[in-house]
Amino acid sequence: MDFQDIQDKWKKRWAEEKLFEANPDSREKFFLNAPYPYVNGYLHIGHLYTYMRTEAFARYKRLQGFNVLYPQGWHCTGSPIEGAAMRIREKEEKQWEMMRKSGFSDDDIKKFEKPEYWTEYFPKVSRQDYTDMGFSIDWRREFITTSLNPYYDKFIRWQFRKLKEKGYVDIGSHPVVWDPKTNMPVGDHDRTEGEGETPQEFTLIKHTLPDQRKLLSATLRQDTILGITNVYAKPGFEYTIAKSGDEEWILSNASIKRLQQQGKDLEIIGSISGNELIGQKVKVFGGRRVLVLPATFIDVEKGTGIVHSVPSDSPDDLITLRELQKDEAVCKKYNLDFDEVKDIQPIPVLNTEGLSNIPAADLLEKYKITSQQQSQKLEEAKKELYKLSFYSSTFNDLYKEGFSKNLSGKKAADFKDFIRDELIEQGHAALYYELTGKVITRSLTEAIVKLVENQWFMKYGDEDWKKQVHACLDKMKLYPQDASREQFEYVIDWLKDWACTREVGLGTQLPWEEEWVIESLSDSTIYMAYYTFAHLITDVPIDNVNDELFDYILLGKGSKPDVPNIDRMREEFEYWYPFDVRNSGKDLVQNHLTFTLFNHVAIFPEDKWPKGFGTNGWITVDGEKMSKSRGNMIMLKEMPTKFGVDAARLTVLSGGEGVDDPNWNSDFAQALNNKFESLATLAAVNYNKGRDSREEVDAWAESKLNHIIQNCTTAMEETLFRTGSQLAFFELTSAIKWYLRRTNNNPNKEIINRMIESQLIMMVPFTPFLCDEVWETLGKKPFISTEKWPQADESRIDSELDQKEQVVETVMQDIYAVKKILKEKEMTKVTLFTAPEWKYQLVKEARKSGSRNIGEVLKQLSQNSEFNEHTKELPKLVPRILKTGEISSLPAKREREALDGAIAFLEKEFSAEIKVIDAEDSDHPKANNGLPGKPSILAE
RNA sequence: GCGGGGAUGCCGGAGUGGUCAAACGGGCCAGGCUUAGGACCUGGUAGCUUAGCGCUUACGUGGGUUCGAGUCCUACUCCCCGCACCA
Repeated sequence: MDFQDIQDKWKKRWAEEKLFEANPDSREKFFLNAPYPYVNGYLHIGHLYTYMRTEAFARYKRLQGFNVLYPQGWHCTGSPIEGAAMRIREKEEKQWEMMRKSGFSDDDIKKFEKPEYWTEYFPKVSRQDYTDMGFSIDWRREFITTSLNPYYDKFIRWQFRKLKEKGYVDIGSHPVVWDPKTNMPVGDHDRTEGEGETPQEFTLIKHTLPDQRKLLSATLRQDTILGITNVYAKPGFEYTIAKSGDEEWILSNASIKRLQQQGKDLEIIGSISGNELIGQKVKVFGGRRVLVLPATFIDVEKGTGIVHSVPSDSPDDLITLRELQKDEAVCKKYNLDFDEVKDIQPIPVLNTEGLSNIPAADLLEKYKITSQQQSQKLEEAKKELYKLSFYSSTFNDLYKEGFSKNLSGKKAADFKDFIRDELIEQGHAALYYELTGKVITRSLTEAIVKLVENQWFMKYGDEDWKKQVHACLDKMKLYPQDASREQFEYVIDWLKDWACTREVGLGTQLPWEEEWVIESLSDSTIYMAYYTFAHLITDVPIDNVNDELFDYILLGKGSKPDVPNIDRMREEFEYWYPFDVRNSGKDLVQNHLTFTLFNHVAIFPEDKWPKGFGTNGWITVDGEKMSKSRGNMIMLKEMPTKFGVDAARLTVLSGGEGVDDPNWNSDFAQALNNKFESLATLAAVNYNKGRDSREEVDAWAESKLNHIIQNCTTAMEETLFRTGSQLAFFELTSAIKWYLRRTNNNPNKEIINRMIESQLIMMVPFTPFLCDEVWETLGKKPFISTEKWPQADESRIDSELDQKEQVVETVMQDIYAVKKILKEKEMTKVTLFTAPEWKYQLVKEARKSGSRNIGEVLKQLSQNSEFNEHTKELPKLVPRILKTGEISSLPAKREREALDGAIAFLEKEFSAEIKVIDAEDSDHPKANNGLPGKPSILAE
């Protein structure tokens, strides 16, 4: 069997017959899809798993009789392609090296200088990959995103106008990590250093000097603002004075720069030494005047270089203050009144559960901190306190006044934002952002925080919207088996407003402000609807493609536009939508899949809301995490020659199921092709062979087959493809083999045919090429894809038959063991003991009680004098007996008779004497061994 | 840190209170069939031992519930995904 030939042959014939082109008809439809891949490289094994799940499900549903729509598009929206193209233009070594590694010549690479080339090249090769892998996609509906596709572009514009009309798009400002060189936001993947670092929002608090200039401190804990007892400045450090409006601010030069980058209008007008500030009194929020004290611990690279001190709720502040209050020399050095410093007392502001009203003091004691040098312990104490306050702290009576609301008794965490906003409004504070750590971009510049003004948002934080999304999720089916429901519920609640526009990148312009481009995740939320008419809309002159058209097709609104295909487009949408399943990796639950729900709920009526999502884990390759650096990425284009398509498909789906990470096992893939061959042989040799009469084992074979079909169907319905393939391939194969062995290769013709046919059909989702080929060899009419999934006849399933068959197998094994004894040990007398009488009695008793509660049964039985001496064995025996039921009557005499021939043969062959007797008839100690159904063997 | 999902033999993985030394595969070992085999068939693959039985340990770690725990409870350790404006 040449798998290469088979692949080519069927690929071609499927295409010729347009087997997977789906059109509306009278059948029930099933629409499934997967996120379009971003086309900045070749598809690899990671894609294969996610898409294979969709593909296998599509094939399964087709066999189930559904009219299946499975389309595929390509994602070009966003900045990675543009960024990569730019790096190629700039001859960046890393980028060129990557392209060379992908197998491009230097001349080829040059073509990738243009972003457009990426969107032509990779969709083309990716489509080839999919086709080679045997994917049953309707390619007429293929498309790319962005303005490069004017039809899709108009669709996205329609989508955004709709969202805006409904009030789901809003404008505001937003901090982002920014590369000042390329003038672009820097996502995690665009960094050479500082992954995971984000902008952190601080509140700048103003403290007024007697001369009205302001000292600015940066804080995360504006909720404790009424507890400020003093302010720290760093001795010897030169602060900068800058003009902000009509105020003069004193802070570090570095922080001024950052504020300017964040759009703050600041003009530097001078400088002032820290020593000059120390000893002055500043007016803090609330009107009190407090001292400026010296602190050498201040890191002037962070914050403003000025720190305000809340010793009640900050262990750092408290320990610093305490040490200073003991250090007369330092106070003298800075001309401070030592008594005044000693008089400073923490001001309680928060009530924290389980702690005193000076929580910082409790923490210092708990961690036994006596000096600011114990920085690690301080860090831990700070963290613990922060956590405690976040969950339980409430404001004390000080907070009755000072704000527009009485905050006394309220949870501090709930009103942090409120306080921040009021302080800013009243001119006591300003916003300030700082990165949580250093970030170096791929262009090797240090990133900054930029405050993007007039940023458009999707209002995913909207509570009413969330409610509707929850309602949508409640009705959805999640594959497999609800595995990700918890996560979805959580994400819906957690999601905040999402910036949906960008300054650069490929995509669609925001219809009402064309200087913005719609961000990539935001434009890919309802495009599954576009598949339903993607192949028809291209006949419409582009000028006639407008909002009225989309209103009509997608919402049935307005009068019918006079354009080609209009009725068909409307019909296709109505027929196919909503989609039934969308499958993706588990990483997209947190954004894309949930966005999809939000957008559908916003735009479509309830009967067009998504019906199902599937999610899966991340593939590992031979037990190792897949990564470029490990070099263990297997590209899709290598699959057909390296492993064979069917082997690759089956392997990737056998690796695991559920949200766990599946594993690609190369050895397994290699071993498969031989197995395929023997499957083909097994089918060809045994199809239409055998007898018409019925025998005892036939009932078993039928039961077994129906049982496998039943289980396999259940698994496939839940996208448990690993289980499904296991049953259809391995388990059914071994059942067929056993059946043939038991019938001496003379099976019932009807049954063996049904076994073979069922196996081939159930294997179609996994190995379509093999199946079509063997199907044809059997003289069947192509294509197997148009056949019907086997139906399990439940009336034929009888688990007792299976148990009996198992006993036959056991007895055969015993015979085998006997043979071995005779042959190797040259013994001549063999006795097979079946289980002793009391065990059978025990079965009867146990079953009589009819209880599934083993404890009860045990108690009853152990009271029975008959079983007293066997009490020790009871716990082991009883559950087994209760579960197996009928096994007490075995080994079946009938089955043993069937093996008499074998015994006779052995006796003759080895001149031996073989006896099968009941254990109770023997005094031999070994006769007591063995459970019902499993005789013990004695050889002499 | 927070949310979700995990941890089982040489390996991938079944198993959700009792037929469990662990399905089904892969790998490896032995035997058979063969000119030969990477093909196929049979058996083996925790430890001790046996012709067969049997016994002793085992399911991330430590406690607990139960006649009985991989399976339930509890604490801890480690791994994967996400934590945002990025595909």
